[in-house]
Amino acid sequence: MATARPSTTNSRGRLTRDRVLHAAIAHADAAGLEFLTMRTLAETLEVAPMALYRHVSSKDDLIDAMVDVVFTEIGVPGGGGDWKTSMRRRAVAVRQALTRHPWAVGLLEARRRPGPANLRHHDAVIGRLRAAGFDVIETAHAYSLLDSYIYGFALTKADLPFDGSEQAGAMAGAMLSPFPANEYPNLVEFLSEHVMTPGYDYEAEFEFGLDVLLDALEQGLRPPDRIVSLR
Amino acid sequence: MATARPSTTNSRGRLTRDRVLHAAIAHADAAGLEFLTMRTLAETLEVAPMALYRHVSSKDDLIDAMVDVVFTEIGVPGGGGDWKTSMRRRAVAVRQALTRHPWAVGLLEARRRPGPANLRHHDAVIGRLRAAGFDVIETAHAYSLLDSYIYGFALTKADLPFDGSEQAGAMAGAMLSPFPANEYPNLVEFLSEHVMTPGYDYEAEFEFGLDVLLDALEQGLRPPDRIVSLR
DNA sequence: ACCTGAACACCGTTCAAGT
DNA sequence: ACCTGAACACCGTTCAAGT
Repeated sequence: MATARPSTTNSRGRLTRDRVLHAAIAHADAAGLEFLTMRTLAETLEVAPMALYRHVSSKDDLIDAMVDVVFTEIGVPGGGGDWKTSMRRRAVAVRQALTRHPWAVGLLEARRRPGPANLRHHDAVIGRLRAAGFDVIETAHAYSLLDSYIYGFALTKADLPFDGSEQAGAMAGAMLSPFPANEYPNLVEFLSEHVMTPGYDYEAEFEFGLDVLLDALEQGLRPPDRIVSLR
Repeated sequence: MATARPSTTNSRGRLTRDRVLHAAIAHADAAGLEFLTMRTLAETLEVAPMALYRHVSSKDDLIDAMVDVVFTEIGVPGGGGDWKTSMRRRAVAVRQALTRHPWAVGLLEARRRPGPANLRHHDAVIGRLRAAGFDVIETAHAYSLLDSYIYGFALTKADLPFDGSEQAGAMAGAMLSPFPANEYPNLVEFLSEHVMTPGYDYEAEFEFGLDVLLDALEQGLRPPDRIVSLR
């Protein structure tokens, strides 16, 4: 009682930028970005829509800020270990953040005005590769390859219309039902013999592909890891 | 005069689904998907907005159909040559389609009701890999890896806020200007020594990474190409 | 059969006003 | 200083009507 704000219109005290941001992220996580409107957001915060504009200058600004919160969650790759384990950890961290926040796929790299956490992240990844002996061009190769894979996997995963293999079957059936049977024999075989299999776990594909990439980078680019002392 | 339709309200004769589709794609190509509205589309076709609904049942249905047009453009991988060249050609075809239609990135795999061209494409790619000796699991690995890369590259590329290296410089400057100098030394070095270099061509990165992937698949998975006779 | 116009339930956001 | 309410210029789409 002593610490609670005396009496404001909305239930949880004064509106702050942080409350707006985290309510927006929670809403996008739960309902998807297309259902995040300034009006519904205001409703969940129990304020008038226009109250939000004291803390964000526009919906676009809001989304910019949401994206930077995601980059804050991702953090920067730790300095310990060789570049490969460092890049692997970083890739998994991005993947996990995108699993928590599927709406952020396609937005992390899209914003015209990247926030500080975004820039800090990219700066750290580039720095880590350079410190391991990658020259500028090799860094570009490695970064492009890894990020394309990570974002692309998240994209196809986010778009994948099913979660588990039970739903996969129904979904695949619904997808194919408007078409003549045996029109797409290879697709049907693939879905029935793999995707609809009980043990199927698309998420496991991510780390498989990631290791293929890291191994390929190790072989094709500069082989030896130089000094590893990023403190 | 003889072949022209006598007198309808809009300039180019009767409205057809094809005209709606291609006008929509042209508009999205030129202005971006967020500027494609049923109302502006109707305007360019010189009809009332509601006239469109005779040919598409909703905006979502319109976008579904647009996506399938893109898959029609992509086509199916040709049967000739080994799987590697076949998959390479296919990847480049997808890349080119996404260059022409950047709005389609993130939509190609997203639609709940994939169209016939979409399914035919996937069926053909899976069939090509299976015919080359990939088992179902290896096919899943290869497909996931390649598609993640292709879509991810398109995503980061589409989001890249600059086209050539001249604009890159201005853009990078604008991105970093709100922050203290030397806050992101690695990023600054990377941008100034690589991205802002005259010869810089991010598009070339695509085929570099693609070949890394194809080589890795060749080594890591089933080595020999089996019989190649997909007629 | 094909197209139109008015209307409805939404958006993001501006502006003037409240406390 | 912080929040509200009415209003504006948009959306996609329903419905009844025109020819």
